[in-house]
Amino acid sequence: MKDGLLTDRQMEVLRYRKQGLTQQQIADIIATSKANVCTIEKSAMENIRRAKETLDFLYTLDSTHLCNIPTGTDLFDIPALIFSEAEKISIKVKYDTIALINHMRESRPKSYKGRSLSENIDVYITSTGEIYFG
Amino acid sequence: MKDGLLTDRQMEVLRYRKQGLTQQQIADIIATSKANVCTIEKSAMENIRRAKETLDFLYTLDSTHLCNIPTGTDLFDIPALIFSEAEKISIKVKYDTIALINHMRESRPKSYKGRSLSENIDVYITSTGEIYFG
DNA sequence: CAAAATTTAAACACCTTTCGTTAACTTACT
DNA sequence: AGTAAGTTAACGAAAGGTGTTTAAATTTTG
Repeated sequence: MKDGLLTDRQMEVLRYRKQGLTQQQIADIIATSKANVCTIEKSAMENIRRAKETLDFLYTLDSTHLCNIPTGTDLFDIPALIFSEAEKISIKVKYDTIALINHMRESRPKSYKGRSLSENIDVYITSTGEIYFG
Repeated sequence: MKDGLLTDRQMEVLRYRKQGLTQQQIADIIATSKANVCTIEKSAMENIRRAKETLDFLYTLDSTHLCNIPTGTDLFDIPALIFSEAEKISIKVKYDTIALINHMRESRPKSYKGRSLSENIDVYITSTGEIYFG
């Protein structure tokens, strides 16, 4: 059994960064170049991105694709879209309108600007009415 | 940029498994041996475990180690332990007794048998009183 | 029990990741 | 223009992951 995705080096750098140190300061502490600190930090971020994406896949395994919401859609129009699609396949959504908007805001905080969607989003639903944004 | 941790092969096997197929049936479909399907599935599970562990590390980055709960502790004794430790460092826990037990059950479903902890657990807390089990 | 299903171990070829170096480059700010 | 922070590219060496096979062992199920 092995640990998570991050190497000791990567965790070390992330910890120092969390404390607010610059790459140069960290480089001095761990005795290497700032360029190397940069690449270590970057690959740590890449590993974290992949970990998230991996767990997202598990959600879509349990669920079926419900619909796609195109760029530019008004955030407040999304619940109605989802309710209507879910009704077509006879699944009752677990969230009401407001909870759905909150769920959306929390799970995809970077996917909109103001009230407008800034990227395409796929919506998935489980048989129990749980909603995921892919 | 690459996708998640899972290879195409691994996702393929997981999808078929979700449909209830046996390893032999999958082996026939994807034209390989059942032993290979087994290893692929197993390494997929390992990758998922690592993805989870990686994201858990991010939580502990924000938080400080609160206490350790030893094997054998009664589940119902845990909240009192946590409240008492949190009080020592003047942080108000975000959960009440019942919510804490539920939180524990949900985030570490395999860490206890009946009411007894089956392994050591480290408890982490953030400044806002959020609790994580490491 | 016997058959079917699943797991494990060892070994191999191939490919990717990681850490490290050096040097050049972009920002942002004064 | 000068300084500090961060990023990027090219490259090498060491380490680790993946898909396979084969064969043996174990668990589940009828």
